[in-house]
Amino acid sequence: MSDTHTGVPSVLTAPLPIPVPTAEHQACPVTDVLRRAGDRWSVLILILLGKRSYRFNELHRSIEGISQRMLTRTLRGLERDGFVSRTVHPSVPPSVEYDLTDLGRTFLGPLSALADWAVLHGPDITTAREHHDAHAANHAGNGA
Amino acid sequence: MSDTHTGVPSVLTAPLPIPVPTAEHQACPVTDVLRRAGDRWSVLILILLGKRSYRFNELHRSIEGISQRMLTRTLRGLERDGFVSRTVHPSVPPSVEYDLTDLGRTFLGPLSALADWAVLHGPDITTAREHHDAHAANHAGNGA
DNA sequence: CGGCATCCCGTGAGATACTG
DNA sequence: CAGTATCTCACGGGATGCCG
Repeated sequence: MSDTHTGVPSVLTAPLPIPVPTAEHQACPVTDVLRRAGDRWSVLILILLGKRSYRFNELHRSIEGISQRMLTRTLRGLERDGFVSRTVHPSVPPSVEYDLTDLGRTFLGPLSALADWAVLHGPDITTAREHHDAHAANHAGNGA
Repeated sequence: MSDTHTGVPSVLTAPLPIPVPTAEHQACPVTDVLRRAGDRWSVLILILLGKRSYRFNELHRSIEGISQRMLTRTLRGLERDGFVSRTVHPSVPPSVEYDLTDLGRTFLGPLSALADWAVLHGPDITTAREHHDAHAANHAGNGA
């Protein structure tokens, strides 16, 4: 326990190795990955592919709520960043298989940590939110 | 080591405790938290507040690239969800102090895990990206 | 100092239709 | 089956200006 409360050593708790990307776009890998995880579908897809291989329409049906446009775009993004691999089987009709790469697999670790935290503290957030909203309503609606 | 490669037990590796939010909005706490972490400024602010208390304009200057609009909005969001606390000192001129709550502090743990992963594998992603883009350029630019 | 209101633009993301 | 293309809307997020 040197400079933090949790005792967890990390790039985040270092003096300030992340210079807080002063410029327009971030070249910061952390922000980069965070955005990835933050987008609506990537994580869902990674979770499914973590279990087994999927074909395009199989993913489409499994997620159900995603448009094929977003499925394609998200898969392309994940493929580009090396999280998933795309294998085309030249059959008729064509079939395309998506898998997690090794990189994608290692990503499930830290992702799980965050997911577990979310599940554990989700109620706390909900409570805080209701609490806050209640106060806000008081301050806005009426002082009586 | 039952159903996963990493051996990391998690809600993500369970049979499928997250029913993949079929509906429009997600009530899923995981997605919720992920979005939080994914937005551009929240994490930066949490990191700074993890070190010490900050006043509004102090944060504004420290991040520098953020508009006061977004700073306000992000702080309100974090406050609403119970990550940060806002303390008004009724002085003239007024001063407002922002701190991390206990909840916010515990969040730094899993966040660090993800940040460390990002720093560690950032190069891999960059490489994969360049590799992918190079191929894409070949396939698009010319067939000759 | 610490905000909130307004305007404005770029992108995220869904719906739909068409192709190889 | 596995996509691509277009249209559209909603939201994130920056700039500016005003108020307590």
